[in-house]
Amino acid sequence: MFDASPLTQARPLSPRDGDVAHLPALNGPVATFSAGSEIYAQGDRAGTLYQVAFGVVRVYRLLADGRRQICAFHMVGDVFGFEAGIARHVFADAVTTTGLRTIRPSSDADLSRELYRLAMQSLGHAHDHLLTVGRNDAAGRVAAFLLEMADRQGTHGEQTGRAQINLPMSRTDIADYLGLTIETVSRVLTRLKEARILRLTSSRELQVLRWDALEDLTA
Amino acid sequence: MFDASPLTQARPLSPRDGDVAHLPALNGPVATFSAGSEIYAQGDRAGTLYQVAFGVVRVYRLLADGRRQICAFHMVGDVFGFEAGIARHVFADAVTTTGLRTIRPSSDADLSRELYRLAMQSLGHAHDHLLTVGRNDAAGRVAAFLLEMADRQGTHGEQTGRAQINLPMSRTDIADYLGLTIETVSRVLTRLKEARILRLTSSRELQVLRWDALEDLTA
DNA sequence: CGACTACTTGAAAAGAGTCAATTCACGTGG
DNA sequence: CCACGTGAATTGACTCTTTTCAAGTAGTCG
Repeated sequence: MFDASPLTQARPLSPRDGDVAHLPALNGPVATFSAGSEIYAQGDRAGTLYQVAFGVVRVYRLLADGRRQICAFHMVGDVFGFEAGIARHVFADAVTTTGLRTIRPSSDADLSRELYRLAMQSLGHAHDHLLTVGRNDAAGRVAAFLLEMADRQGTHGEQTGRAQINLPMSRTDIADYLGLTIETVSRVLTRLKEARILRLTSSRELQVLRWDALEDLTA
Repeated sequence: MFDASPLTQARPLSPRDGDVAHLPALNGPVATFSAGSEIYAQGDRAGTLYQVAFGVVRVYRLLADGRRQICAFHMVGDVFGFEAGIARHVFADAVTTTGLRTIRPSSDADLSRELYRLAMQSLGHAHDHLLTVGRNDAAGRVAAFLLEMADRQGTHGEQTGRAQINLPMSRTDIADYLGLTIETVSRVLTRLKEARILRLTSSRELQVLRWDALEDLTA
């Protein structure tokens, strides 16, 4: 046991828990995907892994009627594309113009260990996200999302001046990530603005005025 | 592409996609856990994996105020305990009296491949479950849960006579798995009974009368 | 038989979704 | 340079689902 209390709430796994700088793919060629273009689809043959060189990727599942659940957004450094079987169970496409390096899992032992660790991080993120979606109300989910984005942009906790968060994705993407509607996401952001917890610089950019208030919402 | 349409809805990964009969742990000693007893806690040192010999295990995360999100139920044959880092991020305990074999990840290449595959199956399940919780209403979630349980008990689709499903876990467990309250779970089951989609044999046992109706609810 | 826990049911309240109407930002063409 | 058109985001009014709170019932174990 590292933790005194079994009730301790763990913060979501920070994406930078995983330093992937030493992955061999870093030297490989970068393929560019324009915003909205498909990287792979459900049903495609699995196997290839990708590392984000720049841009943002969304990984999601679809229901027959078009409802979508985004499982994760992947940003610079992230590795994604892990699958259990021979076929993809999810879709992946570029949110913004995105550069990807491909990784072909080799038999190299160290690399495998590293990839295994990264895959387990994906699992950890999925569990965190499940908690967010399953056990928070709309405000809590949006707050959790903003904290995650801040974490990934390294701006979390910056009390001094620029606590700017950039949202590369649309409200629809955010809603589909959080299991909400775009209207609800929009309303929550407006309420957070009115409560002086956020300042909405533009629709895709905002400042956090009170981190503690955001964290309280995810309680 | 194996699939014609990118909009095809994939059924949740069946747990028996993964035949784990050849895992070496199958010959190891079985440790018994009584109902409700802890297998590991958040913060514990990670590393050990477990395979269920008999019984049921729940893996979950807790919030500070006691809210709980069950990530998965593990049944006979399932392997669980995968973690990204040195410490556990989730709790695991026995739902019923449960027997577990421990697996210590070795350097054995084939075993590692197999474990990697099982870990990725956990990831796949997490994604499926996220879709269920994020994009279905109460009835849809309960239906998805029942279909999952039926799948795991091999009773899915048995039109003939015994389409019996056993629920080893309490309503509270089901609610915490689906992100609902126990009252809502109970009400949905009652409605499904009144709609002659289910027959409630007892509070922990039921028969499915119309599989198609259940599947429609998860649409 | 009585006490405890799990489950069910009901009524009221809160939260999120739906539908519809603007507003806003941005790129195009006159 | 400005008017226009397009798609994204916001806002409002209303509906409906789910939660909450409060009883009540059923099963189980001593």
